[in-house]
Amino acid sequence: MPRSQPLNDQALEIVARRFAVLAEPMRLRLIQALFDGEKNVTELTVLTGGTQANISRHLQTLIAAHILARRKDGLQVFYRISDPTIPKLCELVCGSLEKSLKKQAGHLNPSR
Amino acid sequence: MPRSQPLNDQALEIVARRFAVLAEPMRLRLIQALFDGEKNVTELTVLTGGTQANISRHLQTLIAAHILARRKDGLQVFYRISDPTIPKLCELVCGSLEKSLKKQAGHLNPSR
DNA sequence: CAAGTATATACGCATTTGCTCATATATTAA
DNA sequence: TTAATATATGAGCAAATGCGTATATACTTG
Repeated sequence: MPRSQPLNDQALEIVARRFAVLAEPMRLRLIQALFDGEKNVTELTVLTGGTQANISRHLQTLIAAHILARRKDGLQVFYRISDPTIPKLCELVCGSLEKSLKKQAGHLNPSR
Repeated sequence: MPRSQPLNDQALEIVARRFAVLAEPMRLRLIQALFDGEKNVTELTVLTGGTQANISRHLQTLIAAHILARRKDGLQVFYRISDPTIPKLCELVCGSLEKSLKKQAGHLNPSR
């Protein structure tokens, strides 16, 4: 979000949509599972502990958002992270999460 | 999101919730409006073109997420960005948005 | 205290979204 | 072609969420 000029309505909707796609624990789990390389739907279903239908749906959502890409090989479809900003984004949020947890711990156990 | 160990369920929910808070155009507009310093509710209501009730609600959401902080001065309440990762996050998403728009433009107007 | 201003909140409604179950669509193999 | 496997999708339901209207709360001033 550039500081110079505010985003117009359409751009804001696109940015908001992008955040919305990342706003589901199951989708974050899928992204996490793909950090170390591509996996097919069955593998992802097992890894995340979801139903096949639900995992497939979330994968379509991530594809539509251009966060993942797919490669078909016979019966199987392999998914991988296609947007390089995604890992950075996740790390940024995670870092701030860790910080606030530390701060909380500090408040629970003050120095005096 | 650290690559070493996957986040547990609770951490995933917290991260997802953080993204969800950023997944509303009106809240992004508020954040944008606060990039150049604190503003009170009336100012924000005028700048964003929302109703007072709605703006107030969104501000409470952003406060609960520790993205904004508030300062009361008499009748007025001033809000400001309190989480330093927010501008970085927005820039990251915006940058990727610009890139994909350029790519799209490129496809619409190929070199040959 | 009464009136006026700034902000927050309760309520109800409409929309969106995630989930499950069942089924459809490939693709491969017999 | 038939059966089996992997993935995608349609239908319906329940929960979450955003918004407007009206009202409540807090603070200031006369």
